[in-house]
Amino acid sequence: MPVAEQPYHHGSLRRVLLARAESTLEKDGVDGLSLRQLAREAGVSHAAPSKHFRDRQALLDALAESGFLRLTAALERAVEEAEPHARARFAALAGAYVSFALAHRELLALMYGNKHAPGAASRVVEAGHASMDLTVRIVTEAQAAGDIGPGDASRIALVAFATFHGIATLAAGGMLDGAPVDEVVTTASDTFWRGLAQA
Amino acid sequence: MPVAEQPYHHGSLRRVLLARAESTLEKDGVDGLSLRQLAREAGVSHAAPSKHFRDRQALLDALAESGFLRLTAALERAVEEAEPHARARFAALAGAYVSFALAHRELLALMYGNKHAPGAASRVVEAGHASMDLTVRIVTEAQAAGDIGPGDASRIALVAFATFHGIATLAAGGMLDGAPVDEVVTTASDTFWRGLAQA
DNA sequence: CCATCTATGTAGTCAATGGCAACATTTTGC
DNA sequence: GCAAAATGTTGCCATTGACTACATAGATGG
Repeated sequence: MPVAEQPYHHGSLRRVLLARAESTLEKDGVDGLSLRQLAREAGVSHAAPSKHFRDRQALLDALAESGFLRLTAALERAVEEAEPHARARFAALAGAYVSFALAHRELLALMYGNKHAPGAASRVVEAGHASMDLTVRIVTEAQAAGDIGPGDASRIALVAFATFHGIATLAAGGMLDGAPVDEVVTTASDTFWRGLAQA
Repeated sequence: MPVAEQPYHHGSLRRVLLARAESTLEKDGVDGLSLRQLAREAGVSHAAPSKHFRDRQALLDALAESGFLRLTAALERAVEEAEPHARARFAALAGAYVSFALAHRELLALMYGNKHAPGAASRVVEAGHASMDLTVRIVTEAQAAGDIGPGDASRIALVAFATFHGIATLAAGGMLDGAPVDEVVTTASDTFWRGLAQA
């Protein structure tokens, strides 16, 4: 009797499912994601995924949460690599956000899609806040340095964050009407910052 | 023999399907939309909808297009009812956009979801441009009146539009962290306008 | 006025899917 | 060691979108 070619237990099914799911998501969209297809690709039975994800939505929620974690990481990296001025960091943040969004369009739609399961919703929202907190930090620093006027930092950051997100969404939907994304981002960043500086 | 209770031809199936689809969409989300269920509700056979919509995606595309048309109408109404100053109109536009978005969350996601069929995509994008054109008009008027500085009006309008959309998305996703939507919209509108005035 | 062509609707079928239940095999922890 | 929990499998079912063949109504034009 040869050794079992496939051990009864996969060993890292959850991880593999999430990974394949993410690549399929970007390739075929959220509608192209099938638990059974993922199971086939992972070489397990069609019901195996249910041991790791209560249902399809739970998988999507997990993807969304992971997406926010990675977005936060990407934003942090961009900020660290930028010139150490609030203004430059702010622009870097905007660029990184839009860049991430365009590289993970479907994932982003999932992250902001307000159809998470009751329990998962809070986890996803919380993960999203982590991304936002980074923006708050930069705004606070800019205020401390006197680069921009006073005002509720979290409110300001929220609006900035929303602006980045809006541009990313429009860009992803091909509604930029031919305008280069970078230029739009720059326009937004410049205008907004001017408005803040004068507050 | 009594008269046919149900005439063989429905008479306005397409219209009814779209209407029911829209209400179901907001109630159960896009995943809760089933062609067969719609057919049942309309009292026709399960294959009848296919005579009006090539496939499920075609129905979603039609909904998205109709959504942009109605969004445009809502924005136009808001602008007309606002005080006849560019500043007030701009704020009214922002408010109306977010208001529409919150009242039609699922529809909005559909409108900006970049998974329209090849043929329908252009129609949807075109419908979206109509909404944006309104913003361009207001920006142009403001520039003519000297309220804000010069600059590519369509670029500026694009950024403004994106900002409104971003706030709406965050609000719909419950990521406003308790901040009242109106206040966030006001902050955005004020800051952005200040930035423009100083350009 | 009627023949026919087209639009619209019906019935039947198929494969894929998500979800559930019953059962099997490891792994863990006491 | 052994019981219990985790993890995986098989079988099943209802629903769904899509397709084909067919039925009926309405429009068009000779």
